[in-house]
Amino acid sequence: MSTNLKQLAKLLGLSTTTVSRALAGYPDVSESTRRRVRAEAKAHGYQPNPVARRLQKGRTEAIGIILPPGQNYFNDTFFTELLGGISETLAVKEHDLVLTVAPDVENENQALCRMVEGKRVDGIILVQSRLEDPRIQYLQQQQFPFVVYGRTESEQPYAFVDVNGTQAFREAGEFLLELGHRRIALINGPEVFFFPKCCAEGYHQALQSAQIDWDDALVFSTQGTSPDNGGYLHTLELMRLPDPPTGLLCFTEAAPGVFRALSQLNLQAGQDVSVIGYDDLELARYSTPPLTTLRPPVKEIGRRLVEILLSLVGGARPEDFQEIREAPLTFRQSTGVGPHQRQFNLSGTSEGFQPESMRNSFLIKG
Amino acid sequence: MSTNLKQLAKLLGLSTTTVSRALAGYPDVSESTRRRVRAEAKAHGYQPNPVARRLQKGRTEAIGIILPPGQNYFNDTFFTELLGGISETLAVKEHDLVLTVAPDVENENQALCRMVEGKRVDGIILVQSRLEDPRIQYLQQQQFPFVVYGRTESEQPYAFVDVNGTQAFREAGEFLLELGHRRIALINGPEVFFFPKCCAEGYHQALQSAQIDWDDALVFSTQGTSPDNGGYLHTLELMRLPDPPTGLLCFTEAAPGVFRALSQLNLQAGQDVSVIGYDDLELARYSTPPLTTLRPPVKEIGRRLVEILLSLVGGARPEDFQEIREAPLTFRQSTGVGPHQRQFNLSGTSEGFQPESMRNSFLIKG
DNA sequence: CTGTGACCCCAAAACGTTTTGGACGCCTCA
DNA sequence: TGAGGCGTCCAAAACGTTTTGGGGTCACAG
Repeated sequence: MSTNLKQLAKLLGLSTTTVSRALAGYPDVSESTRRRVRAEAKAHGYQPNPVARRLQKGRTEAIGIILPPGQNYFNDTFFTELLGGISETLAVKEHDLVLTVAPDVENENQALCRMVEGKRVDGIILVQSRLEDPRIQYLQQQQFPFVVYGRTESEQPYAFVDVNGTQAFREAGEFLLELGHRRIALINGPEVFFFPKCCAEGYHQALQSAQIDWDDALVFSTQGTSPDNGGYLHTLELMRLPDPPTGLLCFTEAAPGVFRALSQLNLQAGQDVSVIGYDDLELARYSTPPLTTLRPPVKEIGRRLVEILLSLVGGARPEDFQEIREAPLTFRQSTGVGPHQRQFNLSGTSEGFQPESMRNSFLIKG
Repeated sequence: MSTNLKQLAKLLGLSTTTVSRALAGYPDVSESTRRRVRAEAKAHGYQPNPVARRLQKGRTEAIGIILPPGQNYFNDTFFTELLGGISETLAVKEHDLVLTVAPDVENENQALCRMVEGKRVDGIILVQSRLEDPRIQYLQQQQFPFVVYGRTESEQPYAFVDVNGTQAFREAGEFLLELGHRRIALINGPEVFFFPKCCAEGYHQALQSAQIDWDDALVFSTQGTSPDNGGYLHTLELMRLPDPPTGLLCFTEAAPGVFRALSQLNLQAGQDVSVIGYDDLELARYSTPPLTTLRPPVKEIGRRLVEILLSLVGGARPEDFQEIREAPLTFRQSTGVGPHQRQFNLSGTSEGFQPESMRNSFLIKG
């Protein structure tokens, strides 16, 4: 239909070689003819056929991503944010993103096979890593380039970008402690995944730093129900305790349920109970009250995943790309002073109290 | 790396032509050699290189989908559900799904151009249609195959699959009326999109059938904030009215906010106020109380979008594919009898009351 | 006058498949 | 015996690009 290289060459009275090399910027074509070629190409809206280029180059110029089936611990904006970072970066590099949804957990390797053994992509981005992840073993054994968003328990030398969940939840916990909270609960994500495990670890570290013992009654995991409903039910349960928590760390997506439970009990988030969430980007900013959250740089991570993966496709070694990002606290109105607060150096902005120890954190306007 | 056609042919002592045609099932190769070829191919795990095939066939064997940037009215499970339907069907047809996230509203056509004029896909699936949609005009003018999930106001002959939002919200409204509710509010989606407009229309029709006038005080749209927070704030506002609603129709994702507001006011969803939502698949099933919802057959729609698009790529006429699906009511516990209920023929299952008029609807267990 | 680069350009091969347009042998029927 | 048909197979072209491996021209130094 539209012009191809041969036609363009004929129109210009040049060989296809020269036209191709002119457009690709090789130095062995004179500046004047290059200009001429560029002009003609633009005039005819010429774009090289990507399929032909791929065949010649022996690359698909595409990378794959496989979405876990059914319910996942992504929320809407988190997910579009990640895909956005990936997509934007790929566009710059003139690559495509091929997406597949795994039909179910048993057959998720089937989707992987199709991409890998069907030679449909040059590399793969894996998300939602589990403690032991068979997908990683498979890709390593196939020697297929891949990068993981998240880590696993086995310390194999594969490339990954992950959020420092341990530090994030430790900081969040310490923040609550500094605010004067002593009874702090955790509503965690499903612990088949690696990330929630880190979060629990960070929570534990924070408690230890204040010589508070781990109390099983204060720790829940949203499993078997939706995060929202898990947040709701566990909060109700927590508040019925003889010695209920005054601080609450909760995982992705659980926050609305937590807020609902608190409302029902006539408790004010930010007053009676301090709540800190994890990501929930849009949700957090617009909730009532706006939610203090740990905010991983999701879009940036998406960008980085692509960069790493393309390096791997180019032959780089996976062990050189193991990166960990911080998820700083963003202070909003769902956190406030607790019963054990001693120092009264509250700076008192509408964005809440910010202890000095929070170096990694920054303030976001409503 | 892995075997290609030429090697396989040499191994078999046959020409590449014959091997290719044997595997493709042409009748001009004997059954015995076909078996031999199949066996050898399987033994070596031969899979034709898709890029080479695409070049020869002149098709990319891929279709594109462009996600609207930033916040959208999809929720997580809705979205994975749709992509799941699309992805599964494409896998069967040996095609790929190329996904792009539009960077922002201004440049969303840029992503479209890249796919269309860059010849990266054979056809495109459009989602989140607006009242007037420039993307549709562009694709029509480019004569590029596409199918839309949703409709627009301009009645051009393009292919689409949409949910009958008018009928759905009319049925939901009539259901509330039959339950004895007279003050019924609507918390609608943003009306730049076409679908919420249909929903408002259906809501209106239901009211008319009971000779109830449209009351502006009872109609809101979640715009400028998150659906969740919109649901929350508007519900608070509604319940402060001198004559507050006892029934509430709400759009995708607003339900958790609605529930939160009700909790805060010590009102029980399903008792004091009846709430009906739209889709919110996982959320609805697991919420407390479980939410009565209108459930569009999302996965099925994804499947159908692919089938239609591939037909169009094959040369079919767009005007032959304009399909509308029903979103039947699924009865759960967030709806109950209202103040004007007269007949007491409640069947009284735990899934709530189901009027006889609801033909399109069905019951889902917990 | 010849050799040596520098500069600009090109024909042909290659990527791995499918499709085109036969070729060959065998059988059947006139 | 020759024509035609059928069943099997294949060589070569094609898809549209990039890469390989030069080739020609001109200026300048030896």
